[in-house]
Amino acid sequence: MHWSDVIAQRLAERGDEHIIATGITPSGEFHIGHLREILTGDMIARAARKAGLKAELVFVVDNADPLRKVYPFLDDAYHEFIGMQLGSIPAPDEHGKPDWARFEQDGWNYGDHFLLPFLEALKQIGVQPRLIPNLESYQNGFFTNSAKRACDDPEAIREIIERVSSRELPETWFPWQPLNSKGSLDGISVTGYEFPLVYWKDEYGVEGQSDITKGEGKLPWRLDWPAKWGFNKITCEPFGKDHGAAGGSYATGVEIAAFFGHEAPTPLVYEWISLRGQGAMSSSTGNTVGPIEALQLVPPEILRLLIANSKPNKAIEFDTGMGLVNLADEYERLASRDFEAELADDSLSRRQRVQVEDAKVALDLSMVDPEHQAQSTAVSFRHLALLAQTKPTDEALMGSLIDSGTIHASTAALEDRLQRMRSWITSQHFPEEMRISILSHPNVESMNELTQDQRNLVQPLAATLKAVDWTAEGITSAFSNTAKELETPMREMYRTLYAMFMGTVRGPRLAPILVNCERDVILELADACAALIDN
RNA sequence: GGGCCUGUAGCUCAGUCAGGUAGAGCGUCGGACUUUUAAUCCGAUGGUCGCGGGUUCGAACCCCGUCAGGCCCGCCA
Repeated sequence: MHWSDVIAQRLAERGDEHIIATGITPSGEFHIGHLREILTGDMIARAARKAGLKAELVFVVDNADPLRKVYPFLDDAYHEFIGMQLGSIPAPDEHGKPDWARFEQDGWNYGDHFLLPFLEALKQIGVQPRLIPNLESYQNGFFTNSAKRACDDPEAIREIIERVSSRELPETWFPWQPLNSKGSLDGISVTGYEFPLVYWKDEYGVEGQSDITKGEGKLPWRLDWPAKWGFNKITCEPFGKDHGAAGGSYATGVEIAAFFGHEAPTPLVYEWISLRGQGAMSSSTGNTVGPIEALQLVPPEILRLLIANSKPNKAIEFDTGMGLVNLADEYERLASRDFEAELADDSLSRRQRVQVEDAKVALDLSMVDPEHQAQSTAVSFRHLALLAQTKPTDEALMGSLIDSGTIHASTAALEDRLQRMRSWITSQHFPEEMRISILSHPNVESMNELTQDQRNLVQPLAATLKAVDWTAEGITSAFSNTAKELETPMREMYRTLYAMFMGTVRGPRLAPILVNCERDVILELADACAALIDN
């Protein structure tokens, strides 16, 4: 059974209506790693609906969390905002400086700044969750009940956290973090409490009070999380392995939620995504690939497949090079399979059957629109990558595909893919081994590897090339006529051509590529190769 | 110190929950298509299932131990 269906089954045992939560702190650029959180949630919701349950996906925006430090992409001016809540400080402008104008005019804040592009990407990917901005939840008093219970009995909370996480809390610990005289959550000590007010003194010696019903502060993370499970009625939540470890915030959350008077959501712990060869993704170090950036390279279905096809507890190494090619081709293969026919085969073993079923579910989950059936574009990514490099215009490329009988007519899906392919090819992510490059100087090593028969082709070919029209047909005729004259098989001719022009043993069809190159440059290269043979 | 995850073919991983003769894709090699879109099609190659014990008629799978890698027990998806 597919992992999403396993969770759906668990949810079915729990009840008929579900709210599946995801939550992210908008402290910096969103990246592919965050996509796993939200896509995992989305796929659980779809699986639950498939199982006949009512399911809604929500996205808790943790904009009540404080700015922890001045990240590399921020101006030093952000020093004054450390400890302040992301939803109440100005967003950085293009230079990383606080954009006061927009903040004061229309309340454009730090959290919004990073959230919006992510939501845009999510839309393209087919995920449109209900947003729950956490800061507003505090300000609207939704946290009041839980905050009151915690503040009324801090020792009970302390006991749970210390026992479950086996860490000691400082004497001064209090289950509410008030905002200080400068609006920061840092460097403050609680001096007293009488509902709804928490009394405090900050590091500047200023004293004040914080009303827990109005969001003049927040619950520490380990309480904040279980509290919002309650008033948001969360029944299921996928979260990263960092929260899932024994003694982690989910473990304490389960008991704290019970203390608050509600049940913890059904958990699903997922592994992190790292960038191939560069370790974990992190917004703060800038080691990221953003969802928008990824969408410029591949269609959304393929990003969805990455998540759908990996079990949550499996670490994913995101590879924007060959890994992406393989992933995309995997998608094409899946899309062209006939699962109904495969499943109708009675001779399948239990394992084989499971494999086919899971592949089908993974493909279904990859659809941006859950109502749509996957359709194969009939052209593999690998193949398209070649064509896109050899055909300068889309018309030429489609024409060539139609001529070869690969497709009957151009489709929107294919054109969309081609557009992304072209942007991928020009990006830094495109793998070198896929890049077609014509040599500028002869590759001596390759030339030396040629057999005598092959070497004999070089000079006649260089001469013939000069005489033909510089068209694909003309160049092709130069190849075949030269081979015919010397009574050499075409196979040998191609081997020679690739050595001369690309320094390789094999390659893509050469004539269409050469015709797009400068005639004189190619002739010069051919002559240089011929000169090499001479010596 | 305590805990979690991972370890299966050259590579990426299924298969472990319900024990029953080791799977897929990619790669590699060979063949076909006889002017090749590194295309497509066909075939072959390939694994002491990290290691050692135990349970069992039977273990990649269950149990115990052990090694290696990653991670968590402030914050982080």
